[in-house]
Parts: sequence; structure tokens; C-alpha cells
Amino acid sequence: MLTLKKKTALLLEEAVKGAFGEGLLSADEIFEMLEYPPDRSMGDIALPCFRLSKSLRKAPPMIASALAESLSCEEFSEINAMGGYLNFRISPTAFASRVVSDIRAAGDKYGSPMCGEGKCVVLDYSSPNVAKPFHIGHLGTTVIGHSLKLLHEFAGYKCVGINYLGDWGTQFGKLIVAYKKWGDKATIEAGGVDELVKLYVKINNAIKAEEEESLQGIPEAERAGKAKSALADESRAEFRKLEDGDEENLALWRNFVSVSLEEYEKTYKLLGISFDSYLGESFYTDKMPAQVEKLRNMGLLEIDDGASIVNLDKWNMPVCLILKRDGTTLYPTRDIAAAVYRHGEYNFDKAIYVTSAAQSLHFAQWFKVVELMGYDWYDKLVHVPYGTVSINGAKLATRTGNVILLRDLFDEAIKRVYEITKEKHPDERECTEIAEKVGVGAVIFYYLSNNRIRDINFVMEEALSFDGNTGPYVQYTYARTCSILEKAGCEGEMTDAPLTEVEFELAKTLSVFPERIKSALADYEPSTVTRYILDLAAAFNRFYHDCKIAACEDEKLRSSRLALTAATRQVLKTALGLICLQTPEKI
RNA sequence: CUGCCCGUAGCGUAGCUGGAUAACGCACAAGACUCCGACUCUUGAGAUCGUAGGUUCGAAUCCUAUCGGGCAGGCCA
Repeated sequence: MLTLKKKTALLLEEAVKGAFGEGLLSADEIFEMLEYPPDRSMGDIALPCFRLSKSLRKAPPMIASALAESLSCEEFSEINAMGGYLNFRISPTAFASRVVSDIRAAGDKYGSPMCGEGKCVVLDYSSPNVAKPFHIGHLGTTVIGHSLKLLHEFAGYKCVGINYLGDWGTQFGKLIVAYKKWGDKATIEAGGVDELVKLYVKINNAIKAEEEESLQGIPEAERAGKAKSALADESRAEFRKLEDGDEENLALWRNFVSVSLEEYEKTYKLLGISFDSYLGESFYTDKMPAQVEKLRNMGLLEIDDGASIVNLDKWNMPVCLILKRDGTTLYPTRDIAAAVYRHGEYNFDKAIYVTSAAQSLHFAQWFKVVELMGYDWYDKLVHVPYGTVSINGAKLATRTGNVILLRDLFDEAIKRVYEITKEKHPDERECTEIAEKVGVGAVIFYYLSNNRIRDINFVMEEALSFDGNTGPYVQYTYARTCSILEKAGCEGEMTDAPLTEVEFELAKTLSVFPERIKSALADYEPSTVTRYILDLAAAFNRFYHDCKIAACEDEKLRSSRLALTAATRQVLKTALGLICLQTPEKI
């Protein structure tokens, strides 16, 4: 499979040799220089010659015209020099046939760079905290992470998706105390994670109240570290018991985890997501001491104000805390231990962490510590950050209730689509199925439309809008391709029937898919795929509007148009799949 | 105070390894369906690319400074 750019680059390599002699530019270098003109009237592909003018000591327009003269090829219907540019025009019919036959030959592998054969990627994403609500703050890591997994699988990597559950820590001591005080088995069983959240909120409020009471009469300035709470002490004690393997507490803990997970699974199922590993923080508790020991033996650990730290001054970063003053571990300690374990387990070629950009420094720090520890795979760790989410302009906050649970968000989206769909589909089950795919798709598409690093202000009305560049728009376009092909009863073949501008534009858009996939992978950027889908949907809808397809009277032209439609359906299906969107054939 | 990220039409954004007339959607204005699915398509109006310097044949893109917003910065995760 030779893309247009590659083929052009090879031709140009010969032309450059012919006009200016050997060894000046390789095909690869030319490939990098090629670009798409901003306007169709200029040509379909272009080589800017400005950079060549220095080494050749000739004016760019002269280089362009010299190259134009020494080039000839049937692939291009026209080659001409314009200013400093060498512009190529492709013959639409031949080009479209080649694109369509490439797509047909590759099938659902069309667009795959196949660069991951025999390599393994570990992706850490979603990772909710047990017994806390699963809200839109988790949408980013979940959806970006899974899309990156799909992209890597598409490229041939063996992928391991890890849901690094927040299933350990003093919050479980609190939860155990709360449960013993106010909770009971039946309520939790019936109410699920919501009941756990209630208990958690209740005990936190109670602790806060006790602490405030204990501070009465102490001047503002002297309050630091003086807050006292019996419940907090009790919580620490219960957590200690849990760490020491107390059977009763362990049983409670297991129950909290499984109740929470059960709830999360519902959302994952809706998103079509599953994980290969659910090993959470608790799994690594016994793997940290070895790493701490290694740090100490290597002389990397310093004691500062009682705590054990790694000094990162040389790299212009604040110190990385490894052990607290009381000797207990911290977030970076666990991350290091987990990375070491995972490398041993999977021997990954890349380990990707999808988290909020707020954690960028944390990752930079512990990545550096891993490097200092002499692990030669330190450069295989990749942090993929994304912007923070706010709701209607305000920060997310569980306490003030400014949260949208993912579950509620999807329910709302599904409900709205259902209302619209039911008029067309009397069958209720079918309608529900469509509403799920389109409703959830709308939210995901909205989220994955922008560069991940941008902060996002979540406005329900916008996320659930179905007009313009939205999920329903592209899914509808996909359904339309299916419907046309089904009515026609065949998928057509490319013929020598002359094609018009819109058909040619569609073929060009189809041809560019592999390049877009490559850049999505290189940048860890699912939105590149989202944008491509919009380009393709727009190109197809223009074509659809201008041309009769199944109803075309000219047999040859009909066949070509059906083939283009089939190719579009194929690429849309692949691309939508890569950003976690379903592809219903009817809407 | 220090570091990282973001400033592009009224709004939400793309373009950022420098390249030709800055692209898309929403909203606004005008138009197109006895037609393969109208959740469609066409056209118009709307931008001194935060600001000021610099590098270059050429800057939204690179460098410096500056303003505005977000985030982070030793015992939370």
C-alpha cells in the first residue's frame, strides 16, 4: 500500500537526481517536505522549494520549474510550478480507484500503521477511588485511556489495560468506623456505592465537627496540627487493624471494593470498556519496602525534617517524598513499586498513565526517581495529561454537590435520544438499544472533540446537543452509508467512469486516514481521530447531497459511487471504533 | 515567589516539526428537498491569531519580555 505522499516522494527523488545530481535529497526527506495546498485550485499535493534554494543557490521558482520539466508520470494529470511551489494534480478516477482498492484489500486493518507488532503497551487509566462517586471528572481518563488502548491495539501492540483502583488508605479506616456505627449489610446491598458514599461523607463531616470543637479557644495562628478527633483516631486504628490482617475488617473492605466495582462495571459496560487487570493500590503495599530499601542502599534517600526524600534540585524540581515522618509510604512510593512490578510482569515497551494535568509534576518527579534508581526502562514511562473539568464554569466539588455522576449523565443522554428515536422506531427494545449507543456516543464524542490538554467546561446542553459536529451527526452518517448499500444490494466496483470534484474530495479524505492515525498515536491524541471522522462525514455528506448513488442511472458511475460509499462505511466504522463509539446500522 | 499548561470571529474550538487567501461547529442572515434516511447541504456576514519586540525570503506556529486565566509546588492522592 503506497500512500499518495509516499509515491510522490519517490517520483520526486528521481526528478531531483535528474535535475540536480545524486545525494541531495532522499525520498524520506522529500516525504517530510510535502504538504497539501490550502486550496484545490492550486493542486492536490505540493512541494515547497524554498528550503532547497540555499543548498542549490537558485531561486525557489527556478527550482520548481526545473523539477517540473524533468518530471513526467501518468499518475499526475498536471505538474506545474507556482511561485516557489511545485504543484501536482492527480487524475481523480485513477486515484479514487486506487484508494478504494487499498481500503477493500486491507479491510478493517485499513489505516493501521502496524508499528506495534511484537510490542507491549501497558495503559493505566480510569482508576476510580473505591467508595467515592464515579463522576465526570473520571470521564477523561476513562475515555482517553481506552481510546489510546484501542489505537495501540489497532497498530498491532499487545495491550494491557490496568484499572489501578484506589482501594487502600486511611479512608477505609473511616469507612469501617462509619459502617460499624451507622451502617448495616442490607442497606449497602440494596443501595450499593451510594450508601458507601453517604457513610463516607457522614464520617468526614463528623470528624470535621469534632476537630473544630477541639480548636475552640485556641488562637487562629496556633491551630496548625492541634485538631483532635476521637473518630479520626478510631479510623486510623481500624485501618491499622486492616493492614495487620484483621479478618472482620478485611471482610468489610472486600465488600466495599466489590460493591463499588459492581457499580463502576455498569458504566464501563455502557462505554464498551473492560480491563485486563484491576490490581489496585492495595496490591502493592508489600512491594514498596524493597524499592525503599533499594533507594536507601543507592544513597538516593535523604532525611529531611524526619521524612525520607529524594532530592531533585539538579533537575529543577521540588523534592520527591518517599516516606512520611512516621515512616509510612506515599503516592510516589506506590507508583514506583507498581511500575517495577508491571515491568517485571509485562516487560512493556511503553507504560502509559492517563491522568489529570494537575499531576504532571508528580509524574515528572517519580519518573526521574525511577531513572536515578538505574532502571533502564525509565524512558518508557509516558504521562498523558488532560485538562481539568468544571461544570458550568464552577469547579467540581463533592462537598457542595457540584458533581455530575457519570451514571446520571449517560441516563440523561439516553433518555433524550430515546424521545427522538421512538417516533421512528415503534419497537421498544430496538429503540432502547439505539438510544444507548447514540446517547452515550454523543457524550464521548463531545469529550473527545478537543485536544485533551485543554480545560473543559462541561455544559450539559452542549454535551447532549445533536446538531453540528456531534456524535449523532457522524453516527447518522454511518447509518446512512449502511442504508444506501443495503438498498442497492451490492457494494459496487470502481470503474473508469469520470468522477466529479466531490467524489474526488471524498477519495482524498479517505486516503488520508492512515496519516491521521499515525499522528493520533504519536501525540497520544484521540481527538485527532475525532476530527478526522468529522472531515470524512462532511466529505461524504457533500457527496451524498450532490450525487445520486444507488439511484444513479449510469451503471458504471453507480458502481463507482457505491464502491466509494462502501469504502466510507468501512473507514467510518474503524475510526468510530477507535474513539469508543458504537456504530448502529439504523438510527 | 517558582515551575508547567492555555489565550485564534459573539461563543466553543482546529491549525503549532515555520510556507500560498487562518479552518470547523454553534448562534445570526439568505437559500436548496415530488430525491438513495432533512439529525442533510449551499451561500453570506463575522479574526489587526492577548500585547510588544526579535529570528527569517516567509511567523498563529520558533525565541525573549509582558498581561490575563488555570494548575502544581515535603509528610493527601
